Amino acid sequence: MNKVILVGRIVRDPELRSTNTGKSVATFSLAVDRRFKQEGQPEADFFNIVAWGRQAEVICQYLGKGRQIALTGRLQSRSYDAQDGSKRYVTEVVLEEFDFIGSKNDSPAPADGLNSLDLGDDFSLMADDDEPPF
Amino acid sequence: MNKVILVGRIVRDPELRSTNTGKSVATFSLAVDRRFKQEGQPEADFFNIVAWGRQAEVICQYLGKGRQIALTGRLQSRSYDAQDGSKRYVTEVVLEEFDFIGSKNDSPAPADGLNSLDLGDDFSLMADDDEPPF
Amino acid sequence: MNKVILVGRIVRDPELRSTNTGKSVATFSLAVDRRFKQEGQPEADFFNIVAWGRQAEVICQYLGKGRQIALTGRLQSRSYDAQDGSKRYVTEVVLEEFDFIGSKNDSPAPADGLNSLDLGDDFSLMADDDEPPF
Amino acid sequence: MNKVILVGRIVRDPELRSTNTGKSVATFSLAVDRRFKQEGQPEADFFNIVAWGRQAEVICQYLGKGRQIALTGRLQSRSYDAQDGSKRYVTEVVLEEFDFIGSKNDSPAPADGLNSLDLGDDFSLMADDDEPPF
DNA sequence: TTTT
DNA sequence: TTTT
Repeated sequence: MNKVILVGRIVRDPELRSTNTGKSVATFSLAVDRRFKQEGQPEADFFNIVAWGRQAEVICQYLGKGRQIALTGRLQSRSYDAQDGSKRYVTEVVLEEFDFIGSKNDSPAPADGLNSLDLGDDFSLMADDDEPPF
Repeated sequence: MNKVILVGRIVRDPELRSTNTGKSVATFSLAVDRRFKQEGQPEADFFNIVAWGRQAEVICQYLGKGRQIALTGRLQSRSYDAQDGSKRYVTEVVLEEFDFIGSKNDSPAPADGLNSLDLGDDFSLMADDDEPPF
Repeated sequence: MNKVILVGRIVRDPELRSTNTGKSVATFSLAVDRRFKQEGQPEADFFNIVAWGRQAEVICQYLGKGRQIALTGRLQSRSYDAQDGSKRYVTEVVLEEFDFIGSKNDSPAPADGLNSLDLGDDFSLMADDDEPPF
Repeated sequence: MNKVILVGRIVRDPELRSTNTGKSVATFSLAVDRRFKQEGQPEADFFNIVAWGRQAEVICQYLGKGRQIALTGRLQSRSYDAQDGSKRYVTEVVLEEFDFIGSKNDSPAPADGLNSLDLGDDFSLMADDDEPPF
C-alpha cells in the first residue's frame, strides 16, 4: 500500500520530455500549504510530481503555473549518480489521478467541462525512466 | 491537504535522538513493496520516516527491524546544507499514526494487546528540527 | 488503518447538537463530484460527516452551505433501531481534519487568515454517541 | 477527490454475481479494527465492498474469509427502494486496488507470488449497477 | 542505502 | 528551488 493525496498549486508550468524509448514524461513542482504555519518555518512544502504517458501530455496541455489541483499518486524513491560521482537519492510522487480545484475560471479550463482526468496508468511505460526527471 | 498512507517493513531499528531543545526524534527507513515488479527495477521503495515527541520514544521501544506496519503521515520537504556547501533537498514522511500489521507474534509485541499507537502530534515541537534527521 | 479523504461542497449548513452527556456534535452532508459522470447516474455522491467536541463548534461557526472543503476522516459503521423495530445500518465519516479550498472569498472566511482547522480528536468524547446523528 | 484506504479482514467469502448486462460484481464485508477500543463500543467497523469486472472474479478466486488485506477505493452513496416502498440509502466502498497483508502463508496464496492485484477499473461497467449489491 |  |  502506497498512496499520497495532495492539494496544492503548481509552481511552474509543467515540462514535457520523453524517454529514449519514446515515452512522454511530465514533471512539475507542487506547493502544498502547511496546516500549521510556524515562525521561521516555510509556509509550504514543495514536491516533485512525475506523470507518464498520455497523462503527461494532458497535464502539459491543461495545467499551468498557479493552478490548484487535488491529486493522488504513489511515493517513489529513486537514486541517480550525481556529477561528482556520488549517489543521490530522490523521493517523488508518481501521479495517478488529479482533479481541478477552485473556481473553474481562474485558469485556462479544459475543453468540455472536463474537471477530472485519469488516463490510466499505463504501467508498461514505467520500466524505462532511466534518467532522473529532476 | 497532505496525506501519505504506507504499508511496509522497517528496514533497521529506529534511531532515537533529541534536538538541541530537548525534543525526541525518531527516524527510520521503511521498505514498501511495489505493486508491479518490473525487470531491472527495485522491488521496493525506501522512505525516511520521522516521528516526534513521545511518539518517537514509543516507536523506538516497540518497533524493530523487519516489523510490518501501516502508517499515515504527511509528506515534508526540507533543505539542508551539504558538506560541500551546496543545498540539498530531502522529502520525508512525518509520522502521524501507525498500526501493527501481520501476525502479532512475529515480532516483540507491545504490552497489553496494544495494536495501534497515536500519541498526538505535538506540533509545538516541530519548529526546532534544525538539523537534518537523515 | 482506516482513512477517508474527500474534496467536496457542504450541502446544507451544518447542524450543532449535543449528546446527553453534554458533548457537541456537528453533522453535515458533503457532495463529492464523481470523476466519471455517466448517463443516468448521479453526478455526485453524498456523505454524512460527523464532527465532535470543539471541532463541531468551529465547523458550525465557519462552514456554511456551498463551502468547498478538503477533509480527512475515518469511516464508521453504526447501527440503530428504526421506528418499525428493525435494525438499520449507517456508514458515515468521522471528521479528523479539514482545509478550506477554493477562493478564500467565495464564502464567509474565518477570522485571521485561518485556512485549516484541527482541534484535536478528543477521542474521549466518542464513547457516548448513543443516538444516531442522522 | 474521493479516496478510502482500509486495512482489515474479510468477514465472509466474497459473493460473485452478475448484472443483467452480464458484468461481474463481487461483494464482501470487511472488518476494520478501531484504533481506540472503548467500553461498550464495537471493536471493529464493518464495511461493504464492491468490486467490478475482472477484478470481481479475481477476488472471488483469491480472497476468502479471514484474509487480511489493504485496499484503496472510493466511497459511494446509493439509494434503493426497500420492500416497504421507502427509499433506503447505502454507503459502500468501490474497490480500486488491494494488497495481501500479513504472513503470505496464513491463507491460500495466489499463484506465482502475486501479492497485489489491480485489474484496471473498467469504468464502462459501472453504469449498470442497477440493483443494490447489498 | 536497505526490509520480507 | 518555488505557488496563492
